[in-house]
Amino acid sequence: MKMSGGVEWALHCCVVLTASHTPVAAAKLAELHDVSSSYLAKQLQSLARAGLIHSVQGKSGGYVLTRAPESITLLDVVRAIDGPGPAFVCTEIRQRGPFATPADACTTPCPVARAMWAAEDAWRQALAAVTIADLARDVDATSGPEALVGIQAWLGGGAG
Amino acid sequence: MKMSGGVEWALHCCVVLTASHTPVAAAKLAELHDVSSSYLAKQLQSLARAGLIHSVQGKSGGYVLTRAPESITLLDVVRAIDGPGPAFVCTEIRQRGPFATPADACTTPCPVARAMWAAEDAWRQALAAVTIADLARDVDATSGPEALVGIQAWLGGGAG
DNA sequence: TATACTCGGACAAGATAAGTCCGAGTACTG
DNA sequence: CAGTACTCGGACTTATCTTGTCCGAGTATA
Repeated sequence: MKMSGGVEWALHCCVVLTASHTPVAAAKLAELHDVSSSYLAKQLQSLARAGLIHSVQGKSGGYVLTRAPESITLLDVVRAIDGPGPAFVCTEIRQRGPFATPADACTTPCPVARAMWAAEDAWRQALAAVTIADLARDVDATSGPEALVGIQAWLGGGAG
Repeated sequence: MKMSGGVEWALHCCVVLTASHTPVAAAKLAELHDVSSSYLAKQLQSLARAGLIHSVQGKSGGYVLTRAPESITLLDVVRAIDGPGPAFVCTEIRQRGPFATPADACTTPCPVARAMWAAEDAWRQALAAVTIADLARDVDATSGPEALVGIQAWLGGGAG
């Protein structure tokens, strides 16, 4: 049970992107967080493929949020990076072995899988209840408003 | 985000163990589910290490549940097999880069991590609300009572 | 029109999980 | 009381996935 480490990067990037309405290059985001720019590019590509951010090519290109931060949930980001599939996969072992349940009796999912998936639904629901805007507001309250302002200036201006 | 496949095996084994008050050998459980006995042994060892099942050595040895099925939750099994650590790991990237948050300002966890961990708590709470006894009852209702009775007889008797 | 900068996908390396094997220990049997 | 056959337990090898890196295609700028 291990989530991709790229989720953390992606979430922080989304929060940073709320502070800029102009495209931000992947290299700049990587420098800001002091992480591998090549690898961060891969995560940003996943976000772009999922339609959460829009890529602008060319000399002054980069990434911009496609929607308002209030309408991007943590679940959206997690699904984009970590994959949409469930963490628990049912291999239907009830249909194997000497006491295999006949296939025609398996109209409903295995009780074990049902319970596991119900827990996952609770997890997804909690993720869907938090938006990037909530996160940005929380960061603002924790680190102080001057932090995001400074970052915003640094993103728009020259190199750090 | 992928859970260890051994969790499914372990849960099914726990349900089966509720039907027998005498030790059941790992090889028998493997044959019942038609899975690799060598690998299933590893999962059972994890359950034993976590104190959920007790190992009986010797000629007629095997595994028995240590507690009543009503007091073993799905969370117990998942933690035993998949590890107790959180799925989301915070690498504190807010303390890195040109705009690093000073360490003395990081008394509370990163807002990103807080949100992710809150969702995981919801997931754990849902898992903790279901017990092995609930699962066994559900299996009973789904596959019919005769299934567990037949398995019980097969476990106590000779080879299948 | 040339250029320099951007993203995009294809390509290795390391880490983790999956699966297998053999040895230590114990209850049954003669 | 000794032998034996069966059990669990941990160490080893292999397969898969995540991580990390690289170079090529495309576009706005000068």
